[in-house]
Amino acid sequence: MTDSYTNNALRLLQLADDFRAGLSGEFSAVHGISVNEFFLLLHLKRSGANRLSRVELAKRMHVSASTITRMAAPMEKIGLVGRDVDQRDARLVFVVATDVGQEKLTEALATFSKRAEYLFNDRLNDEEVSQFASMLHRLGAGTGNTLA
Amino acid sequence: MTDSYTNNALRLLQLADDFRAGLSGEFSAVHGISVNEFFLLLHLKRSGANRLSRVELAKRMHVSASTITRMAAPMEKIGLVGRDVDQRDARLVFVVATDVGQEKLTEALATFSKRAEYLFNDRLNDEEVSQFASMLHRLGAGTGNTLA
DNA sequence: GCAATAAGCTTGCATACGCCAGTATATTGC
DNA sequence: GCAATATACTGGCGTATGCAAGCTTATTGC
Repeated sequence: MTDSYTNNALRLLQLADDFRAGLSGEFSAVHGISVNEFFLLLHLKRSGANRLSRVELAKRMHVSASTITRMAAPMEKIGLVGRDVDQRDARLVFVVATDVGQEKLTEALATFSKRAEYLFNDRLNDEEVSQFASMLHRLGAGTGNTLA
Repeated sequence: MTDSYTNNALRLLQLADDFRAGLSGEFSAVHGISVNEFFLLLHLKRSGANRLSRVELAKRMHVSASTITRMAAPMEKIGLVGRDVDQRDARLVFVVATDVGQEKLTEALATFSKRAEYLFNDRLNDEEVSQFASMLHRLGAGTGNTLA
């Protein structure tokens, strides 16, 4: 039945929207950052060296390079990230997570996990959670996921 | 393991973003509408009478009422939707799908379904698709889904 | 070496959205 | 009935974002 696919896709989009909306409210109220700022910090952490060039960050976050430029500016101002120019290639400007930024990410990640737990716990049993992870993994194959 | 929840939530958000991004490109190129305009038309169709008041539409789409006002204006201009004032309550202004709008929705829905099929087919078998639907259904319980 | 091309970044402009104030209409309390 | 309150909608303002143009720095072809 083709409609199963369609309905699954519709539910997927709605579920993600709802989760993101809840997250957005709590992040801005409790941590003073936006969901996208959280993802920026998370991408930095998952990069290994806690730093990424702006274009690389843009690709991983599925936003334009100008958005990274504009997101980084206020985050630099409040000390969450720093700026680091490559010695070999002067065109590259890295966004680097500061200690404050890493601490902020840790706090925000706790909020994220709490909400994730609230979402899955009591709705899916352990085996289903594992199956769900497997399915999401396969569905996301080829999209270059660098976060999970 | 708490991280399973967290990873599932991260993958969920990324997958939805990717799907929406692909949809956005094809919708604007092929059908000349945005993803949100598609959802607006879909909500009208799923309402039963092909019409909804602006605040009801805002609630279902998780956007503000002013966004509906601003989305509806250009859609009226190109004939996708009409405007209908309630006789009992002059405050209510319904957004009504025109024939052209319904036809546009049908075309866009075909694109949506094609992409949904492309996403799920070959990645999940029939039983998994059904399990996935069941899980999404439970995960979305209580969020007032009016689409799928 | 130097011209041509490419890549990374930034900025101006246009669009989309939320919040909040303002307006119009309904409902409620008395 | 009328004042007070509530609801539906709209518009101004600020913010976030993409696109395209421009600037700077690398690389490539010769």
